[in-house]
Amino acid sequence: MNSLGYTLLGMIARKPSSGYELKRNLEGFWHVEYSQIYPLLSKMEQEGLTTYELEEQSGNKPDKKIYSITSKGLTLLKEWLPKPPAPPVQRDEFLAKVNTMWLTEPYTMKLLFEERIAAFKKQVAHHKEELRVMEEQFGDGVQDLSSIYFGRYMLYHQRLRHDQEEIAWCEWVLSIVNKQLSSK
Amino acid sequence: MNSLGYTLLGMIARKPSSGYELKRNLEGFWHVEYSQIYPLLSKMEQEGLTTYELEEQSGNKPDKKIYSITSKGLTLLKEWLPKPPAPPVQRDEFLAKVNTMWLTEPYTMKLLFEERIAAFKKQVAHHKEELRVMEEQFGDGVQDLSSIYFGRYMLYHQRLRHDQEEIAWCEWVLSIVNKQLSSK
DNA sequence: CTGACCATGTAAGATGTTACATGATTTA
DNA sequence: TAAATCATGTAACATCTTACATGGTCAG
Repeated sequence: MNSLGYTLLGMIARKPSSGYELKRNLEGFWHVEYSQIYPLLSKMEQEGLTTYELEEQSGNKPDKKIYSITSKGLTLLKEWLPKPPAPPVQRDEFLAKVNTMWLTEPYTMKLLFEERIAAFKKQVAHHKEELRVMEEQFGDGVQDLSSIYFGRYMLYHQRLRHDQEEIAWCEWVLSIVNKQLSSK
Repeated sequence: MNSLGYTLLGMIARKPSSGYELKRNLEGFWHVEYSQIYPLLSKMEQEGLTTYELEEQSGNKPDKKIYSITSKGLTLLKEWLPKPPAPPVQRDEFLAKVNTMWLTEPYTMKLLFEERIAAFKKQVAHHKEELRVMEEQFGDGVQDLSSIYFGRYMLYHQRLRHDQEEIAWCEWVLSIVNKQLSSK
């Protein structure tokens, strides 16, 4: 089993969900495509880590498969938790462009930075919304160590801080660029 | 060509380098293995984007291949720069564990957070060292938009800020955990 | 009336990791 | 004396992305 498998298993453990839902709830902290989720879910089901119930859909949509964790899955998940996590993977094409920015016009880079800021502002809004939803649903309970949503709550705080930091950095770079352009 | 190819090309454009060197200079912002670098470098060379010169090594080390960019490579690189970058990829197993932390002992999570802090402190030191080296080599010039190292300098500032933010977040979570554990 | 949302999935291809091979020199 | 550094590479495997298929409902 790989990290994604455990990640999905962890979300299923908290709340039985469909593949579609899982992807939505991963948004903001783990990027994944459906074509990766669905085969993995069915593999985990075959290995007895989960079971599913079909939920009929209106219209011609395929039935939802609502996966739940089994005791075997839960055991595996608990074994995984204390193990030292793999180092974070980061690949960000924007940073590669920043690294090479001397080859292009300052104006081109300014545009890229501005688009970056806009994209991160959207993410900040998304994270705030996630936090708001959790606060609304669970009240001050989310901030309780014993809450099953405590981890998720902390996680979105992390995303929020990082994305705000990214915006601040972009604005800092832009201010340097602007200062030097105007003093020429 | 993919993002990694352009990333390598950008570094080669600034300074002719070997695969080994490239990996070292990517550290901190783009994780890659040699087994990915070497085939890609030779592919780019075959496509005429780079050329290389052999540099003899002492001992029984294989000769260094010092790659330089060609005008064809430079043209391609300049076309890539203004295009909207692919969204950043992030997959961080630690975050997946945080998300599932309700399934484990607070003590287990405390350990994971403490190890996380230690790992990020090392990275902070690495970034500061990178920044120091650039400042030493180029003086105030690195902070000049016209410097070919300006982008790299900004990049390491970004890494520094993010890693410091991560440490601050971890400490914040730990403080909440400790508060609730002691008040029980 | 165009695109986003809902919902699952397969197939092909691109990308990334791990294991292996070589082996002297330096650092802890 | 064990491990890290230097230096390039191949092979096998795992993971991830893109393109395709289906098709009704809802919002702008």
